[in-house]
Amino acid sequence: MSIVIYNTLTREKETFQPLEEGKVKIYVCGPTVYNYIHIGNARPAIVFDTVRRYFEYRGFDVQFVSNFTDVDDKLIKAANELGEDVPTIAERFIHAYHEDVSALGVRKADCHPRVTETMPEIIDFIDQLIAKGYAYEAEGDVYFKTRAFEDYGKLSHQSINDLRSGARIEIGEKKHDPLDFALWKAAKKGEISWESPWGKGRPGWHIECSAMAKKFLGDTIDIHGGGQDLAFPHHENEIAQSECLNEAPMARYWMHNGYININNEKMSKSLGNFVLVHDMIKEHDPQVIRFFMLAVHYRNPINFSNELLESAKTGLNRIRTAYENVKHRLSISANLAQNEEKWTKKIEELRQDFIREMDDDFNTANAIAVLFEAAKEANLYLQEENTSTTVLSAFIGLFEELTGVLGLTLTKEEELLDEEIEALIQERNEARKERNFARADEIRDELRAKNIILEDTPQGVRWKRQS
RNA sequence: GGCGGCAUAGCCAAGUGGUAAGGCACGGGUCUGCAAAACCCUUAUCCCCCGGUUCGAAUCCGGGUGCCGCCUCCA
Repeated sequence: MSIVIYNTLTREKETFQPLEEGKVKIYVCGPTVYNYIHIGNARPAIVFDTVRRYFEYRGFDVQFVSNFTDVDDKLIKAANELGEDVPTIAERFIHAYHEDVSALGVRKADCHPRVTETMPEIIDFIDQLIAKGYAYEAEGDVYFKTRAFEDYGKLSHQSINDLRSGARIEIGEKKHDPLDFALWKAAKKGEISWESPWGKGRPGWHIECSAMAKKFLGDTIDIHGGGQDLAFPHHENEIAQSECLNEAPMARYWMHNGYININNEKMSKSLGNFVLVHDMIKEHDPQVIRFFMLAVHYRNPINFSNELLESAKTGLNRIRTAYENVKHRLSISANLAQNEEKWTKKIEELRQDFIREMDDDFNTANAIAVLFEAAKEANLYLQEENTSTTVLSAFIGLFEELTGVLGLTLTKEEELLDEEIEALIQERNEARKERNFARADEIRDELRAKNIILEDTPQGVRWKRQS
């Protein structure tokens, strides 16, 4: 079996064929770091982190690159408003980005290039485009000749003549054609700038990704990802730049994740209807947020609300509880093997189901359904009087393996075992032996008030902290 | 005006030709001193509407309705 990916370029699911056997090169457009990220921005981070993890799980050597746009109009605007300089702001929000996203279980990319650190390559890229006749200078700006690239529109399936260029794009007087877009912008007075053959200025937005992908991954990469709203014009422009220069396809597979909506409308900074990850992880378990996002297929929109997050929390807890149940039994179980073969086989089936679902365009929604099934099977197994440590361990291994692929963790940081709690449980046990249930319940209520939940299992009392 | 997506139970959500996964919520039961956790059962005769193709469609085709997105910075 192999992995199938929905390719925006062809609008079809295609069997993944790596450029180089056993290797995957992935480039994902990262954030412009002028503010904290909102949960809509977090979606591609989570989605492509999961894609990366899955490729690794399937034995691929993954090269994962994701950039930071650390200089552009918005950063300059923010700098002016805050009275700080661009690098300071960029640095602050790059730091915040890593913090927010790592709380959500997103691993760092192999490489996080920044625009300001890729300046020579960007300038060289533009220079070569001019040399090849695909771009021209105009009073310190450099523009790409969109109509010179005959495949323009192939990603978003737009005909170049149908674009509402005149109507909505402000036609710069310097442009020869309204469809042309900026590769280099001349610096205005006092703006942060870099020296270039065309004078002081800074790169346009699209060129950075073309330059970085080329620099770190090569002329053609396997997968290029990002949010749906980047398909046009950002990715379309990247393709134009890169393919004109390199004369090779920029990426073989283009993946685009759907939006997070609020009240059925796209969450965006411009609409103002956003929730910052920074704030949200103070209120909610970040793992629940990740679980919530992965419970929907990555290409479909997610309507966000606190109610749905609560429901996701209950769901994730169900899986966590099953895992804890198995662990608890393992810690007290003697190895009385029974039906080992049957259960080992069952566990392997679950693993294969999971792989089958993930192979199908990373269907995490169905993969999570397999986790629920695993939870159910594990709980059923625990109803048997005698359990095998082999099977219990296999269940634990399965849970850890599969949730690991999704970037989910099942345990929270172990809090110190409170001797007072243990003592109270002891006292309650005594009370129960004496059938002094009033006192027993009192102790249980007391502990519950401190978020300690007691469970009287056939194998003894266990306690846990409420999540 | 161009391009695209979505519409499945109270809610969320898979499924794209073979007779409706899963989760949350609800109800009944088992277990328990009572709980907790767990398990079992129940919950859409049907997948926005109207036609068509087919032995057979939620799934394909045509038409319609509604919602959303891109075409401007945006994940």
